[in-house]
Amino acid sequence: MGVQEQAKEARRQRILDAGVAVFARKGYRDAAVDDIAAASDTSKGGVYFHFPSKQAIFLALLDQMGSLLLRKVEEAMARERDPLARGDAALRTVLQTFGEHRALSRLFLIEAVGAGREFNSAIADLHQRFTTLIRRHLDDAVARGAIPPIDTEITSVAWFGAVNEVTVRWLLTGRPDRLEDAYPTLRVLLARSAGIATA
Amino acid sequence: MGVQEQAKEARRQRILDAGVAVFARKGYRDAAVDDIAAASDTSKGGVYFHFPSKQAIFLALLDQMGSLLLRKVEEAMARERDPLARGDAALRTVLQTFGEHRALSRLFLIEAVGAGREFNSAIADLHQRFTTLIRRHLDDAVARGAIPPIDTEITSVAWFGAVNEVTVRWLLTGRPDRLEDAYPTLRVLLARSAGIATA
Amino acid sequence: MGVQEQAKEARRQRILDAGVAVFARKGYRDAAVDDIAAASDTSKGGVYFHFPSKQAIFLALLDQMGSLLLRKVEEAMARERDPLARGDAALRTVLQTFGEHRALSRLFLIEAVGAGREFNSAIADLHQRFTTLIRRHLDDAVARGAIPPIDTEITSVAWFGAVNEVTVRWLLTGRPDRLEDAYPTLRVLLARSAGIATA
Amino acid sequence: MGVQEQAKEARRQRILDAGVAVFARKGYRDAAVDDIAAASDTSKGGVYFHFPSKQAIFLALLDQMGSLLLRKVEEAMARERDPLARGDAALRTVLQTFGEHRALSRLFLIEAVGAGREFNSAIADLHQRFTTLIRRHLDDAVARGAIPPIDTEITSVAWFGAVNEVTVRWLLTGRPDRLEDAYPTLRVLLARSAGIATA
DNA sequence: GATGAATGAGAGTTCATTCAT
DNA sequence: AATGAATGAACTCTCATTCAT
Repeated sequence: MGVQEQAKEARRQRILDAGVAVFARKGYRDAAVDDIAAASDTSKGGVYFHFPSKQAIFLALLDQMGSLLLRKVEEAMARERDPLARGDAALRTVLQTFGEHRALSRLFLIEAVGAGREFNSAIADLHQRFTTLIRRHLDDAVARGAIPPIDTEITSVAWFGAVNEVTVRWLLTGRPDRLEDAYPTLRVLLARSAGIATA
Repeated sequence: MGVQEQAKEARRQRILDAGVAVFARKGYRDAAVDDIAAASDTSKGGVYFHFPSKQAIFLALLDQMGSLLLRKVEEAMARERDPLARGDAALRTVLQTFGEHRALSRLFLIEAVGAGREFNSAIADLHQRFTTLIRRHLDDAVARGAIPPIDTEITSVAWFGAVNEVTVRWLLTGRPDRLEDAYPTLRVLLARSAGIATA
Repeated sequence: MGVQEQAKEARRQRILDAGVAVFARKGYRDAAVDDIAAASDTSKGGVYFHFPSKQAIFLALLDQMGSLLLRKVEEAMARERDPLARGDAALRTVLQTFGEHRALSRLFLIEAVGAGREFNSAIADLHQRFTTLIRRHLDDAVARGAIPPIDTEITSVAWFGAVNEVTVRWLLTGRPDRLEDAYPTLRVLLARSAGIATA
Repeated sequence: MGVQEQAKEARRQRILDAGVAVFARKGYRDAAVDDIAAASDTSKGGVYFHFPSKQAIFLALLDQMGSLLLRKVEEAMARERDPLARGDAALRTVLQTFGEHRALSRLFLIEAVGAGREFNSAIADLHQRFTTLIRRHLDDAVARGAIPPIDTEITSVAWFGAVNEVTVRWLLTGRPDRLEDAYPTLRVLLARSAGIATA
């Protein structure tokens, strides 16, 4: 990548970063392309040079941020060997990341949902990426005999929903004070639901 | 109530009904007041005679539908005596109701969330009404010794989220075919998470 | 006039009274027929029973109030014999009346002017009624030899304008404190302009 | 100023010019932004790019036109040395300018007044700019002993009103045929009112 | 005569997108 | 590559007027 392309890539990223901030602050619909342009120190034309539409920015954001979070979770899981510990690591990582990045959480869990019909399949994909991760983990645990057989398809969705809602509530009401405070309870809850006896 | 007032009330309700349909189909932002007027066989001015703003229609809808669902659930629970059976009844009612009223589900679980900052507190309220119901039920079960002590605050939110997400997935991807098909798995999942041994 | 017609007339007058207040407060355009209905303790339909349109209310008001003021001025003038004293009486009456009835002044001198093209001829008439009064008085004074010959057409308009503007300024800026405080200066000004030596 | 900025400025001015025409023809309230856009060969969005609101256009117009007229008058006065001649020059300039620019006169003296509460302070300012000019001139004349002491505050307002009303009448009734025909009479009137003996 | 629900034509304003420079 | 002026479709909300009751 030449210095030229690096600069181009840098500006693209600056626009995405501005997007996170602006979309999280104003919501998808109320965010104006002008806002993003201003926040990324570019012009409206500049934004449209790098992205074909406002929608594309949001979609790119969803994709990039989703991948980032997913990678983070996978790395955390890879550091553990025991299935139970892996699940704990995943949960902790998600709560930590969301807890530290309010804007990102908002984008993912609130703004994305109601952004409009056009995003429905993107949201479905995003959610699926996470549920699939959970599901594979559960399948693996079942295969290893760590947990009893279970409908992993529904279970993974329910788990995702549980964490999701706790985070949404934190975003909307500010409770619990620190999102990570929900970790101990959630941990037990999920484990038990999978049939793991917890002390 | 005179025949005049009845007619007035009827039209108001027709507007609300149209609102459910239109908001569910197009989403809050993309729904035009003109659409609602047309769908309720009224004029734009007519809509504004009954509601001060588009936002007010949505809010009224959230409130009315929320109360309706809540009442339905409470009635179903009242028919049972055993805490476990009560929980089952509640879960079944919710899945059935959402399963039978796609538009309503969409409104509640998708459109409402991302409708915009202005609705955040309304959503928080709505979610809270349901989580509070769950929580009271859990508190009761704990008090009766039906389940071991537990953080009912977080648990109720997680339960709500689990059901929520299963429904959202059904709305977005069409799986499972019938929402109620998720009942057996969810039932076991929630029961276990509360520490109830299931066969 | 039967008791029935009296009641009808009374309501009509109540609507006009409300009109003065509402038009003066909000201006012609921003005043809603609903406002007038509310202020006159009637319904919208009631207003339309008595007047064919919003415009008609305003026009009726202009006519009625104009006649009232004109009559007041003529009565005050009739009480004096000397041309100079008559002029003084007229000026004093106008300043007093406007000074005591802010709403009426506003209506006449501000709202009426920019109410819209439709009112142009009505305004022209209104202004003419006053200038004609002044002019006849001036013509009389000239005929009597009380003042030297003069172009009474333009002079009457200028006099009207002078008083008008002093009042408008009072309405817009609150100066002078009491409108009647302008009387001594205006009196001398007008008298001198007509060629009357003042001490 | 680059060619780009020149074009921008040109369009801005074209919008203002269109504003004078449209506001004068239809009045402030009945003038649609679309009308101004069409008259300035722009789009509605174009108008809003240059001005934040319809109100802002009107205000800009009031300011610009007011300054223009004021400058014209001041230049005409500067060409004379004698206080009396200066006053004459000012009066002549005003009558000439208004007489030649019907639209501008209408805007200033009719539409501006009743445009709505929001403009009251702007109108007050506008009127004040002119009365202050007159007043300074009168104060100067008094200081020089050209005219006897006088309440220049009220006098300046009255003078302004006199000229104002003569112009308004010309606009509304078409009399006198040419506005400047009022000059000789007004000249004598104002001079006399200030205590200047005229032949 | 009175009421107030209903109508519907507009109005101002916003903003994603385009494109000449 | 970048800029920002220009476009125009859309939208929410207002309100004079009508008319069934």
